[in-house]
Amino acid sequence: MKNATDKKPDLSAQIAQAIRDAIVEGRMIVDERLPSEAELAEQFDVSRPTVREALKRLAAQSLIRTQRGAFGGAFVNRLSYEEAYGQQITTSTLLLSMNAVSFETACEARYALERACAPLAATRRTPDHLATMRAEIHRQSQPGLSDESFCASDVAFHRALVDAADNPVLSYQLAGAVEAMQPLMNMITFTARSRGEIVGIHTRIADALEAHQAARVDEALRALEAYTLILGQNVMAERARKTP
Amino acid sequence: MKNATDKKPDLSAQIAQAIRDAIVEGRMIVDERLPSEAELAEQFDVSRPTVREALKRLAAQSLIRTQRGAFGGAFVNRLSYEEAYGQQITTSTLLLSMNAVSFETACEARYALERACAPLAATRRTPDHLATMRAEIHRQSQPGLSDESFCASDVAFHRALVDAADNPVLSYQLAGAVEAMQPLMNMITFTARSRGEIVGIHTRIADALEAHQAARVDEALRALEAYTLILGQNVMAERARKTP
DNA sequence: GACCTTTAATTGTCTGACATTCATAGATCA
DNA sequence: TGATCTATGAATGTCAGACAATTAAAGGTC
Repeated sequence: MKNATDKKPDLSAQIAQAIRDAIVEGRMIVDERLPSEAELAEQFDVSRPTVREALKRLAAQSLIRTQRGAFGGAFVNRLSYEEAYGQQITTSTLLLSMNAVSFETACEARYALERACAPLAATRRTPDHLATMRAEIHRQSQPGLSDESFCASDVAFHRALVDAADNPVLSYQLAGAVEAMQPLMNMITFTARSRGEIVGIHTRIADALEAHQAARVDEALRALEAYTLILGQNVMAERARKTP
Repeated sequence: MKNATDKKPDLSAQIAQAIRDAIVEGRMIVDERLPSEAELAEQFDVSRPTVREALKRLAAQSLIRTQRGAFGGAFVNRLSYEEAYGQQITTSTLLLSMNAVSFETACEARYALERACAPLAATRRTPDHLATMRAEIHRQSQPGLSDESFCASDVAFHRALVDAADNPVLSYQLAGAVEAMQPLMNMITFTARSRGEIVGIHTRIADALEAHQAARVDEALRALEAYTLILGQNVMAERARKTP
């Protein structure tokens, strides 16, 4: 009889897990070179293609990087914030698109997290952050802008807000929440009127940050959440009407 | 001359990216079967091992699952919250351990995010959540508990707090932040006195949630952050003293 | 001393084969 | 008929061996 403990994952998965454990538990340190594929094959008593499949699994998680040529090989990779962002964003985006997460739920999560940054951002924002935000606000006011570009600019604005909190861990966590919303936001058709409304709130946020007034930032974010929610619900209602 | 646009990633990486795009952009839907490895090899004009390496990359990100036997193959996987948690946690943990993130930064991020859940949790907490939290508080009060078990219980308590916000997207995002802190927390030796202090604050949090008082939850979380920070700094100071 | 060439190690890729798994279809038997 | 057993074939999993491409370092040439 087969029970749950009988599970026999692929050899390549087992080997990947063994190496992953070694890395996570600190038995292999950053930039340390793994044995060559041939050596690993011998150690684990499998063929080279199997080892390679294991290494590709790890490479997909940015746990290792490989280098060809003499003195090349696979090295434990220092997971950079950039790489982590990327992973975070694809995972979050797929999670949202595949699990029928409602617009309301995603919106609520995103703005709750963003408000968590507000007090820190109000304290630590630099002129640089403010300049970025003002520039994005200006772009958002251009009349000829496509909906897609408007959304992209919106994301850039909010990333600047998050980055203003000057906490890389927060930025990393928030990247997923903000970017994953984009596909949902892209479904919205922004009228001139709604764009004006959003630009207005963005300006309030930038002003409040400039004045170091955390409470006003919080307030503006709540207004933006409420307004975004209405826009999203209109889209959903429209959709439901078309495909009953 | 080679410039940045000349980059030629591995064939397996290219193929993985092509399939990943198809999934992310919705051209392949959940549970849809990919062509067989032999067919993919023909389509992309590469050998089967190369295709397999690409598929393993995708499997490592939980984007596909494979099934052996007749009518088996690779299928687009519905990314579950469980799988996403797992990825999130390993990535966050590695990010923190590999990038010399200070205790202060990690702590600040974690509690900022957790406070973001507080208002929602205060509104939506169920008796179930409260029961879990009380149970963990009780466990934390046991005298014989090891530091590791105390930490594990601490994590369980905070997960219950996060889950009480009843927003799966928030839970997912927070899982990384809370769990990734554990290796850092594990370095702390909890004295009977500090445990008592923490249990006290946990009790305040549970009480405030029970009374639906968001402001008091927020306040208790701030107290907990301040206290955790002190404990962490003591550890760091001790360490610095030992290895000057 | 600067530049070129060889060399060896290592990853990337291909070919072909065999092992293993498993749903279905067909064969067997009560 | 109906149930059970047994091929069958399609697919993934694994292996072995080979060659191509890349690259750092050693050695040779001017």
